Amino acid sequence: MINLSPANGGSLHEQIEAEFKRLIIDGILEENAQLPSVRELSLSLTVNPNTVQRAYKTLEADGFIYSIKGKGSFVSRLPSAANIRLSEEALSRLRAAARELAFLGAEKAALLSAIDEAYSDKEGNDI
Amino acid sequence: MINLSPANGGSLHEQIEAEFKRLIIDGILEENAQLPSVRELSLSLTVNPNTVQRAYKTLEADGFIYSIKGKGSFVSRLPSAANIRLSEEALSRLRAAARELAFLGAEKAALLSAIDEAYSDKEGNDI
Amino acid sequence: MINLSPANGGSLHEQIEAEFKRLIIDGILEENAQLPSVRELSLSLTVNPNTVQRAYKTLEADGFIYSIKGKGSFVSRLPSAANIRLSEEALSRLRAAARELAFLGAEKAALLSAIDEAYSDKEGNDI
Amino acid sequence: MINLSPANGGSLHEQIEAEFKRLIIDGILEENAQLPSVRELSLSLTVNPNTVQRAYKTLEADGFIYSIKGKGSFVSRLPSAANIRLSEEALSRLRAAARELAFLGAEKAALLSAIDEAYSDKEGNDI
DNA sequence: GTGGTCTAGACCACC
DNA sequence: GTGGTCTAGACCACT
Repeated sequence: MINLSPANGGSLHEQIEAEFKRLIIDGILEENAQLPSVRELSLSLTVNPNTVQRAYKTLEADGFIYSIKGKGSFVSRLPSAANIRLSEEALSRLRAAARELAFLGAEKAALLSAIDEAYSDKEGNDI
Repeated sequence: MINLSPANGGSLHEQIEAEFKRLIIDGILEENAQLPSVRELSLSLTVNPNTVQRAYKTLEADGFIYSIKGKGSFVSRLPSAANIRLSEEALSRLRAAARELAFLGAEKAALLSAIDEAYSDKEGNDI
Repeated sequence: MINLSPANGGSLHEQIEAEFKRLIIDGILEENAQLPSVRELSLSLTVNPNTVQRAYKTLEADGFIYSIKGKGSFVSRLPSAANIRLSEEALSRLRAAARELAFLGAEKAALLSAIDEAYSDKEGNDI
Repeated sequence: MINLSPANGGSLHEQIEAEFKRLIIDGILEENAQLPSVRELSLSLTVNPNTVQRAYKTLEADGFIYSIKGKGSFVSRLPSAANIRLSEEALSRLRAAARELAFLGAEKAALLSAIDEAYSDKEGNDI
């Protein structure tokens, strides 16, 4: 379900976090779905349990999952109102990337199709 | 001209690099404009000269500036043809931001206008 | 494994970089093989850790190795697709050497056999 | 006759040296032809006279030119017997570049045509 | 213990 | 004075 690779860049906990974000955003993990336990995932990824724990903590802080002691971690109902900050950050990142691409001479169509892609993926999963 | 703050995220040399990238992309620093000397900038930012040097080296490797021993560092002629790695990195960042925004419920029109803005700014600077 | 000598020309970090490039290109260091740690190598070469680190960083930027914090540095899967800059630099070096040899009266056959050799070595390593 | 540009890489005296090597190798400057005087060239390149002087010194040491006090600098008869060392160095550089290109996946034909080019240029100038 | 960042201070090459 | 390299030594993040 999750792939870790040095080529993806970033530390292990960042990659785990990004992978779950992706799975949730793409609708593969639905609302209230249970995530693998820390111990289980750490074994299957051959990674230190602390590393998984840290990723789960960050996902919880960002509102993507919630944890119940003794039961496990689950996908939150999303998008939640708490994500305005995240939206602004993401839009700012998008603007910076767009300006850089414009500067480097990339074709505008490439950016537009990237955005179309992001939104059509979403549509598809919503149905 | 340049502001460093832990809030911006990233290490010092990354922040310096990002700031100059921005100044060059936005056309504030024009072709062949001279950058502050390593020592000068390190003093004004109260940062070690090596930290500034490292940022300049990266900018040079990425084709944004060129350095001449004994003379100084200057803005390159741009766009630096065929910097495929940089373009791919930027496009990948844009895709990630777009998917996140789509998930968080942002309106597609907002993203499209951000891109229009980036490209119309570019036109403006070209004139 | 690695020899530094002022006779080789270039700065220390360039020599370290060139030596590892050679070891990787010649297939002596295979994919995912672990390089000596920064500290270890710096001790055995009686060189500052920063100097080794710089060489490793450049090798990573050029796609020859990848580094994982807390684990070590390893040989990348190769050839690193589409490193156009490196290829152009190498081709330009080859052209310069060929022109100089032509001028100095070297026999063309000698150059051709050098190239045959380079490509037959490659076949050998692929098997 | 000579172009200096930061894009060529290397320090100024190295560029001047490389340019004259090229002019001599390509037969544009023939045997015993007189080079511009140090002062004259330093003015036309808007470069410090010491920089030109240094390039001429290196060219003389490598056997490409000879200087007569009070008269000027002139192209040597070439290739001279003293250039065996240079040939070996050049062949070694060519081998290294070829192996790197083979490793990076460049097509062998590209290298062969680069060599053909170097030798056909020479033929042409000899006629 | 590993890689990554930063400071402090020195020396060199170049102009 | 400018960029480039190197040493020495410290601290942090990650595993």
